[in-house]
Amino acid sequence: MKKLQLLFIHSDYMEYEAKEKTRVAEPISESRKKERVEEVLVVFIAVEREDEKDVKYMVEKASEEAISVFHKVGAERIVLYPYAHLSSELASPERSIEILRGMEEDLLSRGVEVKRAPFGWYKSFTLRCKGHPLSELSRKIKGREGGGAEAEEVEVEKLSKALEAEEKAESHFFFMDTGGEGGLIRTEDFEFELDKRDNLQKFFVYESEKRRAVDKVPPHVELMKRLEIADYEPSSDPGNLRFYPKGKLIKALLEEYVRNSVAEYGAVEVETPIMYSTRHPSLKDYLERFPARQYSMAGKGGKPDLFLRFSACFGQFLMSKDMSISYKNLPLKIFELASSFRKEKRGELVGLRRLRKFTMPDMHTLCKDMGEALKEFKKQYELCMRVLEGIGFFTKDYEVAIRFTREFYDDDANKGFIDELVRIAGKPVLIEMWDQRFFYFVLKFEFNFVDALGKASALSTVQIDVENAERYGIKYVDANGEEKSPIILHCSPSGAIERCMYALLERAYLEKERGVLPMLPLWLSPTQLRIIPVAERHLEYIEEILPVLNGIRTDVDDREETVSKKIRDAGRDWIPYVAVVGDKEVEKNTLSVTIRGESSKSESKGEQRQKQKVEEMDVFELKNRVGELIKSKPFRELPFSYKLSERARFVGG
RNA sequence: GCCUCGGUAGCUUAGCCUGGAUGAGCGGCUGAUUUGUAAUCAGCAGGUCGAGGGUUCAAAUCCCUCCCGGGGCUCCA
Repeated sequence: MKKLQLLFIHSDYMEYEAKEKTRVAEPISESRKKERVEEVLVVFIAVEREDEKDVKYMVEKASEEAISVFHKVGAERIVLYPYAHLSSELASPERSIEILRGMEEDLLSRGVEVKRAPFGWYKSFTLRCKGHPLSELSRKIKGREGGGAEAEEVEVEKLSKALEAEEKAESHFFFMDTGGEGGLIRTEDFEFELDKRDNLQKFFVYESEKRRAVDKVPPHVELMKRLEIADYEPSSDPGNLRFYPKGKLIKALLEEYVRNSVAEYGAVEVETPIMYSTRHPSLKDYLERFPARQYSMAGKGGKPDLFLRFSACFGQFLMSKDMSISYKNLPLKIFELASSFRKEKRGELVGLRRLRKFTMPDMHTLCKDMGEALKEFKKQYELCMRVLEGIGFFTKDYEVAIRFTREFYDDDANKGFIDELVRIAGKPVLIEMWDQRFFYFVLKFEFNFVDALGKASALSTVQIDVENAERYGIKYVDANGEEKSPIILHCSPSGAIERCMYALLERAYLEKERGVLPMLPLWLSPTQLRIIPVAERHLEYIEEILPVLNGIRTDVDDREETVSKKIRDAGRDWIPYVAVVGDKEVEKNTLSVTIRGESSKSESKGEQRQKQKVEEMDVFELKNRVGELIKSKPFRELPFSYKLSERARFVGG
């Protein structure tokens, strides 16, 4: 089978000059010996081994690849540069020249300006690489097995693409289902549920790339502004948002909820610094592996000296290293609600989904050995499910990914463990298996939310870390008095708080598309109950019943507007309970309560109205009903005046 | 970071292609209306047209640079 090695360098310019012939030199005219080409995509090429039948195919594929990179980086011309050093198994010179010439012709015929450096000459060259992230790329083109029939071409092409992707990632995707025996199901053998939107499929597509282009602002971005939750802050670094009172309230409630959940689970809460010295030896190691994403601050002499943490790992590891820990203390769980900073690339930032400053619940668990680590892993897997459920996400709302190294899965004892995780999920799961361990972990899972645009992002995650205890010198003393390195679990039970908010908003949008009235979970709704007086004279009655509703975020629309207008505004604010008070209610000592969660929306061209579920009840009944639904969740008072007339707007429209 | 699309009043936007005094709706303010389940009526105020530079007699409009946002690529400890 023939292969083609390609190395692309997007350059400001390239100059080359043919100096001396080798044995295999192609004859060339004097004018082709020396060239200078500007704004160029340089394609270094080595053709490997030999298969005469496949020349045409190889030329075509290689040209396609070159064209695709050419357009992607926006180069103006192409230089084809034979570069034998890319391979140790070169094809014959004849075949190589044939392919190079073929590519030259092919590219010319597609209207690209092409120069081909002479084959078989010793050449001098200079080029200046542009140095943007895509300016250096390499590709391998594989020939068809045996150079077979044309009919197979499509199939083969797909396969070679898949192979290529795998080679790059050095990992393999599978699915696993709940049906007992389970085992790994190859992705091509797996049947997605055909009904409804299959998020697992979307998630897999997202993970294995091939995304469709969407030219739409993500729904949650508009919602976060319109609902006065959060907004961009142009005067800060991108990805550092401002949160309005409603957003701050929701965020604070979520934080409190997650904090309570891990405390109940047995974690101790700590607080560690948000910035660290780049000179610390353990941190240095880490940083060198991931240099690009730090917010760093200049120290003496203008050199970066401090960096902002991108997770709570450092602080907690450094703390753990100084502790004295007995095996009796294990598993030891340390938790922090950590403001974290990652200088993500500009183009990766979106609304509340991906930020440069975000709030990460981060729990680390020190375990005495792998057995204990696995036991904890499973418990935390279940903890994560419970926490998400409390926030309002059920298994139908997220997709489970379990990832591990081949080595981990080769151990038969671990196979059953993975099966058990799938069984707990109760639905098919995406599996990724790495050929080697590239990071510090051998096993991790995430719960991924798939949004309205088909993009997936991780909420909860747990990872088993086999590397950092040693790196940071974290030790415990075992029953024999010997010092040992623990295994560390990293767990974020909910994922970033902002990301939970993003997911809640995106989900509400998706629900709306399905004809359901969008809303936030009751305990997170900034206003849980709005009371609307029909006329000013009803305000007195409202003031009388208000104290009963203590413990429920209740506000009163005392503005001089029509009842219709107030109802509409309450709807636009997604308020779960809206109570109207007029003469009738005052007389009967009741409230007419519209319950959003039980009302329905009617789509279509303005003709039909939504069906509102209105119930008449007295204030105690209402109080009990709402109170019952929120009693197990954190509560905060309204973050502004209960009278709408006194409230300032944070955003217009 | 690269490619690409966009930025006009607090918000949503018309005008831009084809250069010739920024127009509207919502919101705000004032007045009238005291209202029964998805927008009451009228009036008023509100704009260095993202910033800077250039072309032109003349720039929101054409060109360049930068900033901010969306999408794609890439990446995600």
